[in-house]
Amino acid sequence: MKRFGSSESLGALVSNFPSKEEGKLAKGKYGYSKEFQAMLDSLEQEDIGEEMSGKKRRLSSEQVKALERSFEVENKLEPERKVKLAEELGLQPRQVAIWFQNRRARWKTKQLERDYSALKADYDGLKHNYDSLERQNKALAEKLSQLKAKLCTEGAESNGSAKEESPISTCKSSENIEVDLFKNLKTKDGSSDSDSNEVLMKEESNGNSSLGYNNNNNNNNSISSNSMVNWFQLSESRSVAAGKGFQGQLVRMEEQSLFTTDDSCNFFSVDQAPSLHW
DNA sequence: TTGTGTTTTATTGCCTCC
DNA sequence: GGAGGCAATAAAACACAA
Repeated sequence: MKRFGSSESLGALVSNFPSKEEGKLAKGKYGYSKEFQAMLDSLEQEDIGEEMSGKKRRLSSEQVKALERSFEVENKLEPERKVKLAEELGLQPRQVAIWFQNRRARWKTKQLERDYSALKADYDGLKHNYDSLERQNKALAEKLSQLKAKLCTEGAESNGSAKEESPISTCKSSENIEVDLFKNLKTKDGSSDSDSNEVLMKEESNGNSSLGYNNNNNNNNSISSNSMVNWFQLSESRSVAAGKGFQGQLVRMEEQSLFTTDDSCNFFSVDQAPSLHW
């Protein structure tokens, strides 16, 4: 344990210089006149050697400057350097050590503040980007739902007006859009279109063909009399099936665009080719 | 002038290293 | 076990608004 007796503390007090700041005071700390306060201070200085005043004295600006310079060179204090500095500045080695100790603590605090500021700046930048992407995401989702609704109404209209034109023909046209979507995704990924169609056909033949829905793009006349509601349900289930086939791309899209899971599912359930470039 | 917040000097207790 | 470092804290010195 390092402990310091009263003699060392007393020596530290004796060795202190009156600071510049002290000299600046127009009036003393007790409200006396300048001259009287100076006299009290000088008496206090003299009395230090006789009794423990218990008062702290700040280092002079010159002492602080010298200590700062030394700290700049090396923030740790070797015993030889400590003694040398103490002799040069008229301080006790213990005072020099304490000053370095406190200075290191202040430096550490400042460093933490700097680190915090840097991290906060990083966070703010990332958050800004995230918010921007989220806004884009919402706008696109809204646009897609509008297009979806539009397709539905268009299909209903064609069902009522033109009997020759089967409802499924409208479905097919929207299906083509959907296929374009998959093509685009596949092309973006570098694989062939036939692959996407293969997956698509497989999924559809497993699940949806039993419902009488033929997904062959070239032979789109085989469906008999499904209502538009059924068509829409089929379209939805087909999209889910297609979503399975493109799960890898879905994950990549999520990674790139910060899509939520729901948004991503919505994305694959609409009949429009993607035009997204994040 | 005074109350209050901040800075600086110093102490204490604990820990690690040799 | 002593020396030295660090965190927490006390207390004096200082700054400043009301």
